[in-house]
Amino acid sequence: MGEKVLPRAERRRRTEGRILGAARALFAEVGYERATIRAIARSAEVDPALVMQYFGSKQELFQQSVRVVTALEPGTGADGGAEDDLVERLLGTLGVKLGEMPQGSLAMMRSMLTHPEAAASARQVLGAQIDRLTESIHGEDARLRAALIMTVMVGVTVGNQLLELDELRGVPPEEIARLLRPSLRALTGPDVS
Amino acid sequence: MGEKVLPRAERRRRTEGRILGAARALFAEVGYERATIRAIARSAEVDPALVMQYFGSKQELFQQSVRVVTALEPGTGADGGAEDDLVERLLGTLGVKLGEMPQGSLAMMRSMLTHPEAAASARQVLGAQIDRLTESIHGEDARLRAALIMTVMVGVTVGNQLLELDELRGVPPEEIARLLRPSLRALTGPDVS
DNA sequence: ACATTGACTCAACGAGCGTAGAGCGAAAGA
DNA sequence: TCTTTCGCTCTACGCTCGTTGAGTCAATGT
Repeated sequence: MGEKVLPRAERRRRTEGRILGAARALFAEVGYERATIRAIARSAEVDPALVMQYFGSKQELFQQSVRVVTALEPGTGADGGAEDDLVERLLGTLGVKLGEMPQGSLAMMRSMLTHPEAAASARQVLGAQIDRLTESIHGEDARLRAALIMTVMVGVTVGNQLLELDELRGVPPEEIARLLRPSLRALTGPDVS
Repeated sequence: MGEKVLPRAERRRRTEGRILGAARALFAEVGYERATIRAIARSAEVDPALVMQYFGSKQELFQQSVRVVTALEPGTGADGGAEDDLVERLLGTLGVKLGEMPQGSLAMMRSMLTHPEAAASARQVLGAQIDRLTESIHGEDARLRAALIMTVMVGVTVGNQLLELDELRGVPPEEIARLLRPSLRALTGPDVS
């Protein structure tokens, strides 16, 4: 049958990857507390002890699982300039998020209200985003506006991905983006880069 | 000294109230999982078994703790009409919320991403709000707009009360209301009651 | 061929949890 | 005053959790 005999190193890497994948999925689905090492191990078809051996502790496994894609990345380098607008970039990442959000981010957001470590991560990520946004806004209450913009993004993402509100299920991201655009523009202030 | 001897019924009601208060506070602070019956009992200066005796189970205690003030209430009946505008009512409840949000609501929100029961409550409360909002909007995508408005409110509340973002700490509610006003207006659509 | 490494499992621990039942002692009713 | 009620505590059960250390066995290095 297709069962190849793999070299040790390769086999190890795959097992570790399977564990990390299972961890991310479970953390994202039920949060830190309810995601048990035992359940993660079962999902990865591995002994619970192995999880500890590879990742040290549940806490460290969680940190590894929450290596977040930063979102609102500096763009694709020197692109054609079609995505220069700040609001459009925000709406773009939101469109991506609502469709296929990385499980690491979901894991972080799912636990950010109840797990101190996840809360710290969330504050750090959001803080970094706010910093970047503030530079692009440079108005009167630039920093506060930036913070409010991020809270709006968080709210929409929470409603969609985590609470799964009926009213937002199955709504195409561009539809949401369209309705949200004026609101975000109102927050960025009159002039943006 | 001030130590009065209270009648049985009164004494019982007070103890029950103390337990419920401690439960609300702890649930609001650390969420369902991390708030243990033992800790709640300790905070209420009572034996853990008494909590069970009065409330049946941790789950029921949580449900009792989460008797939510509905927020965005139908107004103070036949008032002077000074608060007729929809957006202003939203901003008003938000102003109240950011200052002194009821612990029951906080408890619900804190756990809504990780505790199924809390999630159900949150969906129900938000759904009811969305229903009411939808009536007041009656435009094209009225329901979707209403849902987005609520996600914005949730986002701001989460950022303020639960994540406690530095950028929003100590900012007077009316300041936030002022910056948020145009955004909400953009979501309600051109005409509102 | 033999020794060694290392991926992986087994069995068990101590701790903390929600919860149950018996019991105590003061207030309430006769 | 005697009996009953009942607010409240004590003790302990059973369970699940994260975590550990010893052990197994096939792949590896010589």
